[in-house]
Amino acid sequence: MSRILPHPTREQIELPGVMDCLSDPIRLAIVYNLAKREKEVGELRCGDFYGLSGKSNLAYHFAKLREAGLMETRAVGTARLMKLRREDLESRFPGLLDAVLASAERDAERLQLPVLEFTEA
Amino acid sequence: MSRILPHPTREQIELPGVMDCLSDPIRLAIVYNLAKREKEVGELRCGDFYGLSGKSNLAYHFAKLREAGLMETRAVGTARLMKLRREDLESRFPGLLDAVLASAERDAERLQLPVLEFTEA
DNA sequence: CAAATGGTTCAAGAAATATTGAACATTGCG
DNA sequence: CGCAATGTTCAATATTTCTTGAACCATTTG
Repeated sequence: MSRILPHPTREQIELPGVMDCLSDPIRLAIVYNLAKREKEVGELRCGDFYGLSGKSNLAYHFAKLREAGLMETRAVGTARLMKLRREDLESRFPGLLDAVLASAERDAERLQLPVLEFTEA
Repeated sequence: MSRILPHPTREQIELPGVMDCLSDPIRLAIVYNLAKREKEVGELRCGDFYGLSGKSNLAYHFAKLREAGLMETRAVGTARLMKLRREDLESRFPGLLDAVLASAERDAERLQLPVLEFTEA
């Protein structure tokens, strides 16, 4: 399971791909939770998101997020640790992620954005 | 042709709908051009966008943009004049539209964002 | 080595979106 | 009124995206 997971370089990150990722409720919830726990834990594992959907469906969304350049995934043992590519996103699209996250936070209830519980690493 | 075109109120504008609109190349091009000519002409007509796609396809995208709250459409004679709902968007999602437009401008070539020619009102 | 853990991949089906062309509606004009 | 101009709507199709479950793979653990 340690096949190389393809990540775009910073320069390869495209606006439409990012916007598309953030327009899907499940992916927005993933990014939202990733951002929310960013300072504390930094990275999260796939299993932390099982509240959102089934395993294989999540794998699909993770791949989209990774391929669009929103997050970075690294394999550690049997797990995968994921984190937001904040700096890359900020560099390519200044202010965009923050604006989206702030709006998401404000509308969290309305958007039914779940705040997940995370296992301690 | 003057049936009432439904517009959401400011409060009804939802983040996913807006993001989804901006993730489509045609709709992004529409918004981009709308923003670009905003100061000069303010409003644009459907026909100004015929370079992007066919009439009926554009009508479909216009409806999406309108229903998502990105633009306002008013009927004037046989034409429709459209403009960005800048203030409403800024109020609901501060900084979002500007961040998207700035990134789109920077990547205009790469995204092949066409700058259309507009008929004088 | 065998089994458990944590995820990915694949194929299939469901559902949502986008695109097209033809028909229709409204307004403006001679 | 009759016709042109400007868009919309509808139905059909094409395309894309999402979702699910089963099979699979790699890593750790006993």
